[in-house]
Amino acid sequence: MGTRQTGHEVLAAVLRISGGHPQVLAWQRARDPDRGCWALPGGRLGDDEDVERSVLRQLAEKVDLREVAHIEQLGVFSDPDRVPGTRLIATAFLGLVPSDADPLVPPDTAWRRVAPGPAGADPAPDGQLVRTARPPAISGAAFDHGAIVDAARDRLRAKLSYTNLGFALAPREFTISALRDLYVAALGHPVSATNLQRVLTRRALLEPTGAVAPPGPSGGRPAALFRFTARTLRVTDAFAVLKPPGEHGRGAVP
Amino acid sequence: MGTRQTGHEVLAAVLRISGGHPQVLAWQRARDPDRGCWALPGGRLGDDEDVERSVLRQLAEKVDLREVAHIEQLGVFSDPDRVPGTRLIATAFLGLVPSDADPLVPPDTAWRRVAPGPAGADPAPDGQLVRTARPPAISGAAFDHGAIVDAARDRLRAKLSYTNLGFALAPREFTISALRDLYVAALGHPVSATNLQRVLTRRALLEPTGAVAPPGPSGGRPAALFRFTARTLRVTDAFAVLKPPGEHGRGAVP
DNA sequence: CCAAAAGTGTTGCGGATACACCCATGG
DNA sequence: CCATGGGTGTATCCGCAACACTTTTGG
Repeated sequence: MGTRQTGHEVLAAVLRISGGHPQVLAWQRARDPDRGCWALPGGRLGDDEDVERSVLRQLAEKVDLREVAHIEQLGVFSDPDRVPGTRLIATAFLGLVPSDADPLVPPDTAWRRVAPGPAGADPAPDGQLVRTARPPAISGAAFDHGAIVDAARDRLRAKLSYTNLGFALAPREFTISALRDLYVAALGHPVSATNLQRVLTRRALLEPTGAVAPPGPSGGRPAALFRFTARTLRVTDAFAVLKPPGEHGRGAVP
Repeated sequence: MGTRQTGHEVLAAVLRISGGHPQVLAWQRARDPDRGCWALPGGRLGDDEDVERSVLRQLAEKVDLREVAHIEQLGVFSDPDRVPGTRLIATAFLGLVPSDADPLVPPDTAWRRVAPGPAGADPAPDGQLVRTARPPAISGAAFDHGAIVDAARDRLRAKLSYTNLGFALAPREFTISALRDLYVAALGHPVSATNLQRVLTRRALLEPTGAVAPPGPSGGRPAALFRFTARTLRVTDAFAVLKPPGEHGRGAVP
């Protein structure tokens, strides 16, 4: 074994919520194979970097790094024929940028709309082995990049429920209803602003800035502005069941 | 970039609960580097297989494949200096075998005890980026294999709470208290047999076989035997919060 | 004064834990 | 008949969803 030339690349599904829909950053291939299809940003792993550093380096060419609020590994895609020619093993990442970020991107690169998860479908909380058959999150993707976008969307959906990951989708400061819109778009089902505020407040993820946003053109009470208390990933609802004794209501203490 | 020779390997942290403690399958290195340290089973990725097929092939040499009840990707370990010499990128897996499985293993291979997660620590539900500093799950591990075991233990702990993953730890048929002991060892904190049975029964993961186990030497009521209704991974408690409207009590429908 | 949007109070449901109680067996 | 382990019934807690109601603005 092991005579075939093999390389390693990193690929990032960078997601953003904009216009009420999830979007992924992709560039259109100008050359065969898969000419005209949309590909995820990424590239060859360098000799002196691990995959995390590599994906950040490669993204810096497409997106202002300060705008990438969160990034995490999705998994390895390693089908021997996933790309034609030299074998390439890909480590896929999920990246998130806030909804108000609109970085300058190269001319061949654009934000492409991603279908939200079907409301009735079963969510797979991590991208692996068994993947249920359902409409792909994106069409016209190159190679196996569509599957990576599927995994990214599913991971985001799952983590929004039990972590503070919303910080990576929201602007620095926001109103509750703006935040609600982000959750609706990412989850693909209605979310009540009332209950969203309560859940996030109880978990101490949200704090008011004290300022208020001006009302819209048709009037209405001005909305208070909030911010996330932390802007790094934190698990807020570990142990869905089978909590340690005595830890009745509250989640695990960090 | 990319002139350094680079290879790809797969590594498996195969866990089992035995004697009230988690154990991992490892072999003792007879040669430098890291002579005498314990290493996870695995090896080079073949030209015509993806990482999933590869890890199963490599495990077949150590463990009877029929005994591996579940396997899933943990992530990529890619530090340029994670092993000396030729660069090796590793895809790590979590494997689980039932507690009653005791496969014949090569003479240099053994089940080594893994520390259960500290009860008060924060569980990281997936192995990635930020890993909290705490006592390692295993000592004397070769290279970065200790970090892989940490990730495997954490992944198992997290998934036991919101999936049916217990099927991969338990024998075909078992008593509730035997199952409880498995959960206690894997989670590292007390679990009530009463509540464990109720939770798993309500989720329709457990069914009685009709048979009973003979009582122990000191008597007592004979325990009923149960089995898992499914022996493939199923998410039972998706959407910890922010469920779609109308889905009040019940979990997502498959 | 009315419409519109935001935020709070309150109710009710349902899962989960905790604990008391009953059951079945060996000695 | 007593000790031991297994299983069930029941009270309570608490998070969350649903919805009514109050607050604050613009016209």
